[in-house]
Amino acid sequence: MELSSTAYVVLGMLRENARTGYEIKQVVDNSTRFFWAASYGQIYPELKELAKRGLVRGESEPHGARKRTVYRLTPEGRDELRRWLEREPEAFELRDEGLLKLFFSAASSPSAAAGAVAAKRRYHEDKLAALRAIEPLVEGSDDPYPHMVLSHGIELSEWTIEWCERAERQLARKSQRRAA
Amino acid sequence: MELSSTAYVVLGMLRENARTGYEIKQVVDNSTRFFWAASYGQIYPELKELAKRGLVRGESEPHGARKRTVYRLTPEGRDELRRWLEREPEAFELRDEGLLKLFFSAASSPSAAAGAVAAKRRYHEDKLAALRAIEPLVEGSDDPYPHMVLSHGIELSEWTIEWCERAERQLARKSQRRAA
DNA sequence: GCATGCATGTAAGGAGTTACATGATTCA
DNA sequence: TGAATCATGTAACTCCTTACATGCATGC
Repeated sequence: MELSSTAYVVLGMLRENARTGYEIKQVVDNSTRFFWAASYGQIYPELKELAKRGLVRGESEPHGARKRTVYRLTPEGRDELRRWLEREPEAFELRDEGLLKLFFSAASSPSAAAGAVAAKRRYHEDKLAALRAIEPLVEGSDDPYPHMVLSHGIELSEWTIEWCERAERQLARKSQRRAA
Repeated sequence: MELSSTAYVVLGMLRENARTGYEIKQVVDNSTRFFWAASYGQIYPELKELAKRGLVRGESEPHGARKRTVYRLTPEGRDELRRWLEREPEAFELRDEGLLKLFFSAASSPSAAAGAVAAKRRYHEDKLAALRAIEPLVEGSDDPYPHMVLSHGIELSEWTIEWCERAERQLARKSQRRAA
């Protein structure tokens, strides 16, 4: 039986520190969510499944009367993570409703095309701000890889915003020519 | 009841020409699949659902003894498509297993990090070639939007390949420093 | 005659989101 | 004392992919 990519997100988040399911979700939301999200509805069942397979081990560490289970990698879990890291990545998926709307824009008006591009630009401006807010959290870490990935996200957002600006200018020229 | 984004892909693909489900799938595979894929398992049931709602109309146009149903937009379907085009796009999702592996690379070896980036570069090189092969199909069309979207895909692939090359050089320097 | 392409569908299952439910702790 | 945060979980649902099944048409 194979593990899902989300199982590896969970294993990966335990590579350095032991964490609760709740903490895993927090870390995901401040890091991988931009290219690989995960919800509680995945994380908690996945932790149980990984424990059943012996890839993680959970220990009860309550805070007062509040129940709390901290998970850590077993040696088998660490091996499984390592083997996955050495395999070729496969999944790459993109779903971009803004591009879809731009693609079909001829069925509406030029302003719909411009609106789709402007909304895409705003979306990536917000994303860029969110990514920049994260940067202090990873700078100067021993582990250089999260920062490399964050830089990818930042530069990609910047590129995308520039593309949208170019596209907006192009659409404006087009409607000028039509008006002339 | 709301329509799914995939329903709008189907409506959009009928904006100019009447098509069979099979043809819709071909067109999707040569255009939107790079940012919005669709399978037969979605397209055929979706066409029936849209027909039930009166947004498309199917007519039997057999080729010889081979059954064949050609769908076209109804006026209501065209309105629905138009209203959707004028709403703000919402969905933007990315799932990139290569970035996930790079992110966790510290749990393996520097060569795993380099391998993840190299695989990502190769993936986008292939994608770029596929997109360039499509370009002749949309150039010189009356409708400028598909070509704008295709250019986005091409330029994004080019940018991504360059990012991977930069990252590969950076990783190589890093391992040189370690060796020294 | 056979391979490829045209054409239509369904069934099963995986993956993921959202909403809901519950309750303790901490801090203002 | 009340809001925010910590913490764990499930149920229902949507969306989508994959595999399978069927059969005609066309061109080599």
